[in-house]
Amino acid sequence: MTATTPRVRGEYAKTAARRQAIIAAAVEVFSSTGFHKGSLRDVADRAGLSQAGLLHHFPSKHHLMQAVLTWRDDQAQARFDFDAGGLDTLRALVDLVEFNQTETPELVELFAILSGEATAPDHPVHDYFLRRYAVVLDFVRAAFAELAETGQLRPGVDGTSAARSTVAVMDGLQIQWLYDRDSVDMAAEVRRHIQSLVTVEL
Amino acid sequence: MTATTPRVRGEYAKTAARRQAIIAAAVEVFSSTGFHKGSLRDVADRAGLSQAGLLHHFPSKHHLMQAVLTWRDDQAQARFDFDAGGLDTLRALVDLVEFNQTETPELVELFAILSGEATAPDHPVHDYFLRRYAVVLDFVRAAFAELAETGQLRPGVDGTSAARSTVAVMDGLQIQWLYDRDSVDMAAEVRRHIQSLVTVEL
DNA sequence: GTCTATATACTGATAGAC
DNA sequence: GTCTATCAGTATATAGAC
Repeated sequence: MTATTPRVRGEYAKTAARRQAIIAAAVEVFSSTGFHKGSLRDVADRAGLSQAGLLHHFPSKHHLMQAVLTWRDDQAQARFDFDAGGLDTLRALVDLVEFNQTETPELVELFAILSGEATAPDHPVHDYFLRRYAVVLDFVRAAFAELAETGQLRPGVDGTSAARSTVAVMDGLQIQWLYDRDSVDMAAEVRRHIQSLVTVEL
Repeated sequence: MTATTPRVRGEYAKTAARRQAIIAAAVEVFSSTGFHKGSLRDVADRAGLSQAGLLHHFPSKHHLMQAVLTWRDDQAQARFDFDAGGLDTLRALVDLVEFNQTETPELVELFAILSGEATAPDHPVHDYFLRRYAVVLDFVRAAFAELAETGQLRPGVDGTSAARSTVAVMDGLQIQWLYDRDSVDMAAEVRRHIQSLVTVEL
């Protein structure tokens, strides 16, 4: 009986629910303090079990952190249409920013803090973010490249550069938003930025 | 005898040098691990004195962190011409990015990590970053506003929005650069971004 | 699967000699 | 001004009962 055994019914349903509750608690803790400062005891308390009990499900703090990131990736992949292509990809990107701001503000916090913390080469999830940025940048770059082929890219705009600045605007705005949530509309700003790079209406 | 007593000669020169060495060591430590994970013992070791000895100069970890930020602000103020005005302000901004990337990469790390960590309202330097972003954003906004008066702003561009996106690009690029230093030219990207907002040659 | 108890290590800060 | 010694707190992780 592995982890791929059906989880909705049977003796593993409770375990799966437990794991999910722990991950949710971990998001709460790590999003407000980062990985280093966040404690397993705090996570365990919020999940309603002891710290040793938590370590039965995730053998180490590092494993828990990885589980959180994997869970979040699965969530994003289910919601976001990565295969839209060209302009629709960029529209979906703006929608994602809007969704994150209104529906999952804790995950915005989590990634804002972790992406900074994990720049240190020996950080437990450094490699995750290294790969993540490579993938995201290449993905956005491909979208701009598609637009270039159909002449929808503003003259003089380079695809790689456009991808870099677009991702940078998204990340930078998250920081500003976390310091002053009422006066920053992340989606609107990202939309404006992308609009300044293309010739067609977003 | 206060801290404003001449430091170059006399019995206070050594103390000032000691404090400076400690601050330099603190930049090293906090820039690679952040405030929470960075330890006073590590800082003390690098500065060549005991942990208790360090606490004679800075009564707490929080005080040391504040001293680092204040020192950095003084440095920046001495180098950066804040009163240039209009287009020259924006040019100085690009120069600053270039300078930081080539001359003070550790401070880029420090601010990238801390600006994320300190989004938590109870972080020791949360208020510092809150105020810092308010000041910087208003400063850049004023520069764009000056350009608007002389018709040097691209039609449809709002000063506040331009300031937000410009600062966001700067912050976001720092993260990307820290993950892949060889393939990101921060100054060039910032210049490109600002150029897309104004009608005159930067 | 969950618990209590604990091992081990490290933290920031203090006390007091010199 | 700097040190050694130490305190009290917290951390992750493990051992073993149930």
